[in-house]
Order: sequence, then C-alpha cells, then structure tokens
Amino acid sequence: MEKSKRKAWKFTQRRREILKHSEKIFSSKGYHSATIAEIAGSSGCAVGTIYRIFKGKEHLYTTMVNEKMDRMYSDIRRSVFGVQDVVKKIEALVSAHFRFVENNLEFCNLFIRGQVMTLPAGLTALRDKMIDDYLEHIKFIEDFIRTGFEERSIRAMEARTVAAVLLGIINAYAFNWMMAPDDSRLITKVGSVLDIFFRGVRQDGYQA
Amino acid sequence: MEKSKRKAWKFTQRRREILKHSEKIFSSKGYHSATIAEIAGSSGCAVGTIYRIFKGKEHLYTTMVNEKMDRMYSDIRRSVFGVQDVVKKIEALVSAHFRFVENNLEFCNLFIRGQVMTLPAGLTALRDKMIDDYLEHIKFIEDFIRTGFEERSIRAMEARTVAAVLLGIINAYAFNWMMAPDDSRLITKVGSVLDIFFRGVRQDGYQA
Amino acid sequence: MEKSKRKAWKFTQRRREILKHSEKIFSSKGYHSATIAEIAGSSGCAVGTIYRIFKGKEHLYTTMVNEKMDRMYSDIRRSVFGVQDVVKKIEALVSAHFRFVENNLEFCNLFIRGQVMTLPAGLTALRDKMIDDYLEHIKFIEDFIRTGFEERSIRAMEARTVAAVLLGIINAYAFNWMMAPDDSRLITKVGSVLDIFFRGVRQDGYQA
Amino acid sequence: MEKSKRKAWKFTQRRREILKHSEKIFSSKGYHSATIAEIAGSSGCAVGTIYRIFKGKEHLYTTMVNEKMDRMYSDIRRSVFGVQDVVKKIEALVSAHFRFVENNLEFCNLFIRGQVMTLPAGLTALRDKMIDDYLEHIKFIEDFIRTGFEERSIRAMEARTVAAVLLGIINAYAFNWMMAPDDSRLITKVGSVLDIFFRGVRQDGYQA
DNA sequence: AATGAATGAGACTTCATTCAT
DNA sequence: CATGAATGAAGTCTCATTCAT
Repeated sequence: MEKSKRKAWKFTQRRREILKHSEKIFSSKGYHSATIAEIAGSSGCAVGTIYRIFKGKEHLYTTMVNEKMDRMYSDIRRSVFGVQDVVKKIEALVSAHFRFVENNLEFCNLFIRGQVMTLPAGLTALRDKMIDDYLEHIKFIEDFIRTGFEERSIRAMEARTVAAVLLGIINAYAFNWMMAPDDSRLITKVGSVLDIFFRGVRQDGYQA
Repeated sequence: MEKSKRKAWKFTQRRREILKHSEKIFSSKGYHSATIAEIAGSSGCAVGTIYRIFKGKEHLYTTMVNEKMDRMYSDIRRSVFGVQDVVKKIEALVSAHFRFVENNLEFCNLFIRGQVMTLPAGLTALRDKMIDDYLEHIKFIEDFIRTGFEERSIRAMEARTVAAVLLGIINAYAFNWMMAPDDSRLITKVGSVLDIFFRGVRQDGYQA
Repeated sequence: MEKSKRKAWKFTQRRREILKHSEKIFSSKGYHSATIAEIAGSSGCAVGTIYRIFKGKEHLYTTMVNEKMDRMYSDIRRSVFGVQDVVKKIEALVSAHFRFVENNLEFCNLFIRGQVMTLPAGLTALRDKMIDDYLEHIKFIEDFIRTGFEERSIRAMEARTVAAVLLGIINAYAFNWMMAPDDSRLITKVGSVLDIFFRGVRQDGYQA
Repeated sequence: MEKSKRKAWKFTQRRREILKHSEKIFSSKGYHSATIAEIAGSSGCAVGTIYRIFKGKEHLYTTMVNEKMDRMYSDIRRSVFGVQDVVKKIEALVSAHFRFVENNLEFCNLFIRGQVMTLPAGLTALRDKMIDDYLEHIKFIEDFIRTGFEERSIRAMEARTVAAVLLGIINAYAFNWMMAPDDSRLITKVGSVLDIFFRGVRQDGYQA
C-alpha cells in the first residue's frame, strides 16, 4: 500500500504543520483572540482543511496543549529515569525542565501569560487533565523525594510539599529568566537551583 | 455644593459595586466569556451606565485587576513596614500573602486558571503594568534580603534570585493548597515556608 | 407607565413586522434558502434585532407558521360556531377555509410547494404540532359530522374518514385553483364542493 | 465492443444504486440536510463518482424525484389502460395509487413532510415539471371521466374538477392512513373511496 | 444622568464542488 | 475512470458599543 502510506504521511505532515502554527498563534494571542482563519492562513491551508483534521477550535487547542505537555513530562521523566542517586535525579529533573523551557519559549509564554487554561465556560476537560498531569508529576517527584528520606539525603518532611517547593523554585527561576532575560542561558542556573533547594538561603552558622 | 457631593458619592458607590461584581464574574468565567450585560445585570445597573464609568470592557477589566493587585501589594507592604528584623519581615510577608490568598480565593483563581492576562491582541498595557508591579515587588523584597546579607542572616547570593525563590515557594504553597485543599488553613503553613526557605531540604550532616 | 407601554407597543410592532416579512421570504424561498440577513434587511432592522425577539431562525420560522395556522383554525371555528344546522355548518367551514386561502395566497404556497415542514433533521416539534392541530381539526369536524349522522342528513360512516374526505375535497379545489387560477374567485366554488361532498359524482338513476 | 458494453452496464448499475440510496436519504432528511458525502458513502462510491454521473446535488435530487414520479404515473396508467368500463377504470386508478403509496412509504413521506419541492431559490424546473405532470395526470383522468359523462355513469360537471376531487379523496385517504396507520392495509379502502366519490355522504332520501 | 433596544462586525462551522493522484 | 482531500463561500449567531428617549 504505497499510496495509502503516502497519504497517511501527508496527513500527519499537515497535522503537524497546523499544530505548529496554532501553537505560535494561540501562544501570542490567547485562545479567544486567535481565529481559525488566521491559523489556516498561517499553516498554508484552507479553513475546511483544519476541520477535516480537528473537530473544531477547542479540539485543535486542547490537542495542541495536551501533546505539548505530554512531550514535556515524558522528556523530563526520560531524563530522570536512568539516574540512580536521588540528588542526581533532581539535578536531571531541573536540567530537563530548563531545557524544555529554553526550547519552547513561545509555548511557555502561554503559561506565563496565563492563557493555557482560558476556555469557554463549561469546558473543563483540558483544565482537569492538566491538573491531573500536574498532580501526577508531583507524585512522580514525591517518589524519589521519599527515596531521599530513606537514604537520609533529604530531611523528612511532607513529600508532596517538598515536591511542590522544588517545582516552585524551578518555576521561579524560569519565570525570572523569561521576564528579564540576561544573556546567560537558563541551563546555567541548575546548580543555583539545587543549592537553594538543598541548603536554603540561611547563612551557615547564623542563629536566629 | 451638597448636591454635587452626593452625586460624587453615588458615582463612587456605583463604581465600587460594578468593580465588585465584575470581579466575581470575570473570576468565574474569564475575560472573554464574561459579558457586559451580565455584569450590568448583576451590578443592578444598565449597560449604558457601565459605559459612563468605564471606557469599555477592557478598561473595566484592567481597572478591576489593577486595583485588586494594588491592594494586595500595599497590604503586603504595610504589614512588612513596621517590622525591623529581616527574618520577621519575611515572615510578615508570607503571612500577608497567604492572608490575601485566603481572603480572595475567587480572584486568585483567575491566576491559577490563568485568565488574568488573556487580553485582545495588541493590548499589552495590563500585562506590562503587572510585570512592572511584579518586578517592583521583587525589588521591594530584594531590599530587605540585602539587609539580611549585611546582618549575615542570609548568605550572599544574587538578591533578585533569592527574592524570586521566596515568591516561588510562596506560590508553590498557595497553588498546592488551592489545588487540593485540606481542612487546614493556608496561614498555618507560614512556618513551613520559612523553614524550607531558610534551611532548604537537605538533611543536616548529610554529605553528598 | 406611559413609557413602558410605548416600549411594549414598539416591540409588538417590530415583532409583527418581522413576522410579516419572514412569512413573505420563507414562503418564496423555503426555510433553508431564506437567510436571517435577508429577513432583517427586508424588515428594516439589523440581524441582532431579530435575535432579540426570536431565539433563532428555527424559532422565528415555527412562530410564524404556528401563529398563522392558529389564526386559520380559529377563523374557521369562529365562523362555524354560531351556525346550528349541520349542512350550514359545513358550508360555513368551506367558506371560511376558502376565504383564508384567498387572503393568504403566499402563505398557502408554502403548503402547496411543500415547504412548511422542511426542518433541520431532528427538529420535529413544529411537525408534531401541525399534525396535532390537523388531527384536532379533524376531530372538530367529526363532531358535527356525527350530529349529521343523528339527524340523518349524513349516512353513517366512519366519522373521521368523512371529515378527512371533506378536507380532501376542500384542498383539491384550493390546490386546483392555485395551480391554474381562472378569473373566478375561489369562494364561488363553495356550492360545488358541497354538491360533490354530499351527492358524489354519480348520475342519478345510474345503475352500475 | 464487449468491453464498452460492460462499461455501460456498470455505469447504469452505479447510477441505479446511487438513485436508490439518495431516495432513502433525501426521504429521511430532506433535500438540504442530506449531504453528498453521506449519499456517496451509503452508495458505496466516492463523492467524485456522483459528480461523474450527476451534474450536482440538484440534478441528483430532481432526477431521483422525476424518475420516481414517472414510474408512479406510468404504473397507474398501465393498470388503467386495459380496463374498459369507466367505473372499473377509476377503481383500477385508486388501487394502483394506493399500491404505490404502500410500496413507497418512505418516498411518499417526502410529500407528506413537504420536502419534495424545497429547492434553492430560483430553481423552479422540478416544480414546473411536477405541476405539468400533475396537470397531465389530471387530464388523463378527465378523459375517462368524460367517457363517464357520455355513458351517463357520471353526472355532467366540469371534468377537471371531478378529476381533482377524485385525487383529493385519494390523497385524503392516503394522508389519513399515513398519519395514523391502523393495521389494515390501505388497499382495503378502495371500495370506500369509490363509494364516497360516487355517492357522496348524504343519507339517501334526506331532503335538505 | 440612566436606560436598554438596536446595531453590525466578526467568529465558527458546514458542505457542495473541484482536481491532482 | 475513480477517488477523496482540499477548498472557501456563505450562513447563523454573539455581544461590545452606541444613542435616542
């Protein structure tokens, strides 16, 4: 079936193209202000073509965000996977997270500018999935945080809180970097993140 | 002029009323899905009246968000103002921040649900102001962080980064709490925030 | 409340105007080919105004047809109401029916051209109501047909069938007249309808 | 050319198949709600193939209706053709008409549901042909009605009116039967139709 | 000054038709 | 010759904004 294979490939190609351009446009204008017509024009196809591939504007948007998020989470997990030491795992996590942010500046803007979850009233499927994914990611982090408890590299606290704080620090760095980018790359801050996460900000020897 | 004073008072009263209801409605449906007609109905006035007081939907929205944010920042600063000790200042900051979140759950949802900055294409005034406010807040925090450097309660690092991390941890707690609220109040977590912020998560005595 | 009365009057006026023009346009082009924009233009108002008064295209259409049909049925019943004699009742019925057809040629075209019930798939409310109205009308006729049985002016048959046949003959005349209108008025055919309805077409004295 | 014959046969076969399925789909959803894609899918061919055989949606629809109507009229005429006696001719006509209705319930629904003539603005060819066919059918009936005048089985009236009334009664029965079908077959009502057509509904011996 | 009916631009979506494969 | 992906015109409906009352 040479022919049908070519067709399938073309379909996938178009789909990818549309998702790529919709990411750019949704990212820069938000869900509501982006128009199908503009996405179609930018993708080099007609409006109807988008409706051949996606059920509607919502479907296009949620598909775009979901696939992107899935890629982010799986990238991060893959890079953590092979590492044994807990501290090294956390370092890998931060690195992978920062790499994603650097490589997907535009998409991350969606978050910083807070447009990811702006959806028509009543449509909560995407939000729910993202919250689920977030909580699942938190749990994934919790797992090796707990390993850290056992090997006594991390002091015993509520694991979920520790995971949330790690993400909070990561996000703070990423946000700060995106807000006021100096020339340095985000990836160079990994050590700094780990330092603060593990040691906190208190001067050694200081007594309150 | 007694009469014009009464008029001015009525005007202010109406303005307040409209802002109050628009906060509720924008918070629950997002900028685009909220309609002027609904806000007018809820505020007990006519559509036209809203246009007497605000230039348009955008103006109403940005005014609402701005005034709210201003109140938040000034609340926080006021509560930090009288305190001398840096550590105490930070504690006051966290407490004030958490108090605001608890008292303005609905509004904060706007952030978590990412609808604060979703605005028609080309309109960046609100975003710019919010970023400015954020950076100014960061600077405000930086100031006493630096005092901490001097009094050696905080180890010398890039002040801005430390400030950002503090906000990151605060947000992580707030977000976590809003996502999966247990029965405890957010305000009870202040000690925990300070603990992590100052000491980090590493087990004392552990050697990497 | 002089003001609100004026407003209500204006509303009713507009509503009537829109219904009048929508009847003309729906009648000439059918449900699907008529457009809201055209109806609005013809009615001298904007598209949005139609949506202030009617929930949508379907609502406008069904309202128009329903109100028209209701008027037809009630006209017919009113003219039959005062009459005592069964034969006279039937004469009044035929006259009233023919008068309606003559006065509402355009609307009746909707029926002859078979566009009354053309509705989006799944929307059967109008059809159901029209069938109900038809059956109710049949029952209304049945009632005095049965009186005819009792006073022996009509031979005993299934009343419903007799009623349906009466309507069938009425429609045959109306259809014929609309199809190929001579100069004579439809109303002049009443005697002829009654003649055929009561006596049939057989030559007196003929034996099959 | 054996090959071209086979080709022609295949073409005719396809054409028949498409007409068959389009009848089903147009009948159940009406002209506008039926889509070419659905008809193609149901007919087991591609959209483009339909456009090889028919000029467009309208052409397909009018062809379908025309061929069906032609078959109806020719069926009816064929069954009347051999009969000599006028009354018997009329009986044959009614029987043939009822048989068609029973065998083509779905198609007749198109009429009852009034979708036969719903066509895009400006397209009147089908309507005109159907009216012509109707008038021709009326004339065909007139012919033997007039024979009835001559042999004194039918009293002298305007022949066209008598023909129209006959069709009116036939339709009344058919409509009634389709509206509220009991278990009896429509064909059993032929006697009843003839009875009313010939004798009318008046009680013998009754004097107005 | 307040009202809210009217406006109409603009968005999403469908589907008849075409044409490259 | 058959296919069905691509096209884009056209229709319905919403809602921010205006303005006569």
